[in-house]
Amino acid sequence: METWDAPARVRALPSWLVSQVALQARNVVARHFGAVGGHRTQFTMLAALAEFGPMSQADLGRRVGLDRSDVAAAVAALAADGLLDRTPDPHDRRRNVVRVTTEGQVRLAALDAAAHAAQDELLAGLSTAERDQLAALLARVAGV
Amino acid sequence: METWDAPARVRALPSWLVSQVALQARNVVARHFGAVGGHRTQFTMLAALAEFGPMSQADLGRRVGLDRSDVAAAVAALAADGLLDRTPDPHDRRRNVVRVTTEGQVRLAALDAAAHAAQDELLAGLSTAERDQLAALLARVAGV
DNA sequence: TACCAATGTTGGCACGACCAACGATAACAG
DNA sequence: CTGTTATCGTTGGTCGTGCCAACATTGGTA
Repeated sequence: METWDAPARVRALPSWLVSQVALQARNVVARHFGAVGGHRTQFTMLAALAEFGPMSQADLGRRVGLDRSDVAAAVAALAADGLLDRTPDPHDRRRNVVRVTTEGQVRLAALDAAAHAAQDELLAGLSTAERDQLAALLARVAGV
Repeated sequence: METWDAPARVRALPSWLVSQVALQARNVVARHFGAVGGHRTQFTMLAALAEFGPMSQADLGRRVGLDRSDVAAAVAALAADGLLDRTPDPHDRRRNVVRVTTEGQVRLAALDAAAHAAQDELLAGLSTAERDQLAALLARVAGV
């Protein structure tokens, strides 16, 4: 599976480079998460709930940058696995209040470890200082 | 459309940051390319053919990192628009030799300009030195 | 009250990456 | 030369992800 050199005009584009790296990241992260039986969205959602406490699905979506519809599906799957708890909000009956269960916290810890392992594999060619540089630059471009 | 802070555990992951930036890049580039009537794959393929000369579809796919099937579809579309020329290889009748037409070169120039404009918009918050740093780091991670 | 906004949910669309299979052709081993 | 393997272009499909539309329900507000 020998890969050749891309054209110089393409190789020089940050947008192309970042897409290539994102693709690699997608695969590496998916592999590490799959090893512990999970997905990217699961991790981000569980992390948000663990850090900010219970919230509605809409708020959860805004936190992690997911559409309401995708949140609904993911929450349903996670609730079916007992990783989080979804109950109607008594103060606002439009909303569901979502909270992490104990099992969910266990899964989150596993996903967190997998995520860090994935970063190590993805950034294997970079020193610690360079990884920090890259993360800082990306964060600025991302507006985070 | 107020966006909130993502969880710290997620925000600290380079894989997440790079995906966010890649998403932004996708949208910005698509908008700029759409303004001149083109797509990302068109640009990469035309650039490869312009830089390395005529080649088979399979070679083209290896150059730009596209599957043979996707190359076939993209080449058909570009040939229909007269941007490239696809003829059977007399030396190897399995292959199609693909070459850029004059119209294709014009389109490539327009796409090139659009691509650079997109980079400027995407990396507006970074200095020239920082853009070079980012590109260099991404290139090392991408293995290019 | 009447109107507008937000929520959860279902269903769908678009795009990109990827894979499987096929017929045709080439390259190679015996 | 013959049989096997490999490559090519092509069609068709799968999967993940981001996004939008619509709907009924509920809350907030003029």
